[in-house]
Amino acid sequence: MDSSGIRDALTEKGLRVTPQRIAIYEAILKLNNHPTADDIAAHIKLDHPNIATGTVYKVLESLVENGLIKKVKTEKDVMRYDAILENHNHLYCAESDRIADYYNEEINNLLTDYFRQHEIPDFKIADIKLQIIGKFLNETE
Amino acid sequence: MDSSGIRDALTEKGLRVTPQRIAIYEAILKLNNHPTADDIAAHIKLDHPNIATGTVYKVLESLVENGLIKKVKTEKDVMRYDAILENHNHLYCAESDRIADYYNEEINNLLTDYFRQHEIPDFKIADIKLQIIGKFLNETE
DNA sequence: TTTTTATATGAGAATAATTCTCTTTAAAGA
DNA sequence: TCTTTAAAGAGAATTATTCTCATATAAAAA
Repeated sequence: MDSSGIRDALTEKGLRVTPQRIAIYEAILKLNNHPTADDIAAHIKLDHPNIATGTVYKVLESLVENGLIKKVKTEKDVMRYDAILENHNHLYCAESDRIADYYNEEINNLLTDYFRQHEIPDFKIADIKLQIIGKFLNETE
Repeated sequence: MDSSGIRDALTEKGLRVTPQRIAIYEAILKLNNHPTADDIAAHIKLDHPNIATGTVYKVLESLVENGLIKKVKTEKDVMRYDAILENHNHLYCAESDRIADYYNEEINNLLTDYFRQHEIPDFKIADIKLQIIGKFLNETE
């Protein structure tokens, strides 16, 4: 997504288009290992030296609320952010704290079908997340 | 598990048996909605008024490290703890912040088999967690 | 274009969970 | 019982995040 796509996305959600919002959204798209708020702040401070930390958090919150990005949680107590909205799961390595996206429609369908056929009593499923924890081999990053 | 079972479990892991560790372990077993460190501290402060918060965290950490309990992460930024080691998944309701255990061997086997047959390149799976997010109906708690 | 107004930002204090440091205590083995 | 060493207590420190409020600015209205 380019800068004008970002503007459009913000406008469409009824959010004011501000340089900070554009910069933060761009940063999430660019920084690909599911950045933390801090990663994002550090990255955009090059172009926006005066951006306040609180602004970063507030913008992230409103982007999440408006479904433009997602929050990703790890074992650590820091939230991370993901601009990919397409249904996908995560591979997570606790050792390196690296998160990789894992696309596999088959497993999504398998789970969706399974729970369509086996409803859970007194519980309405909104989302199913599969977190695959392990270790990356042949680290190339 | 009773008090002597806890003593045995600690000894078996090479951990010293202290009143604080017993109290904390007992608290996790007793408080069943996946308590936070704070829940646990509040609960045991009745019997152990002088327990330090840091001790609670340190004990929880060593219990987790020794595989006696597990850490559970929710959407919120507080860690919660679970004394159930048996392979199970969690039902989580963001609205009420309630976590319920979900036992279903079938789904565990389904996932295990699936990933045995479909290995992920360059990634060694250690654990697969399924987090089922939604809403509890007929709240009875 | 200028004015208006509601919303967003900046700055920094406040909060909350967790960790750390250092001294004292006590569990477990000799 | 004595000794050793891990564990606990106290409270400061750290870290991520939220909050407050004055100022700035995007977008709508004139």
